[in-house]
Amino acid sequence: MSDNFFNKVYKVVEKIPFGRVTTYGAIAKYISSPKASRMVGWALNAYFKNKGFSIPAHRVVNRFGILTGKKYFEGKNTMKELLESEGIYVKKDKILDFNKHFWDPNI
DNA sequence: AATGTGACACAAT
DNA sequence: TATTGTGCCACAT
Repeated sequence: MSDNFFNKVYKVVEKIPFGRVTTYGAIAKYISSPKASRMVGWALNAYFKNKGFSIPAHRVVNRFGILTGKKYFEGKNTMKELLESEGIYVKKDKILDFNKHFWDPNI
């Protein structure tokens, strides 16, 4: 299978444990392209179109714990609701105790 | 091949 | 962590 950038992103996101979150930057770094954080978001968007909610993209936020991608989650459940259902509380599009929920792909 | 683009990150302010 | 500006990379067209 491919070593595509997108594919790597896909695989990492898939591994994010329940109730945990990570950042675009962390993922980018993990796949050896620390500066390609923007692409991570784009990759998710691309897969999103093809596979819908098949990956927990709601567990990926920017490095401040802000739900920058919530606009792409418009549906029955907002990104916020999905996260709160996992015990991650969100206030004004920002994750509370973000570093407590942060998950590093290297682990 | 060149240009546009984006769910970011970082430094400076 | 607000805002603004710049850098950055890989994909789509």
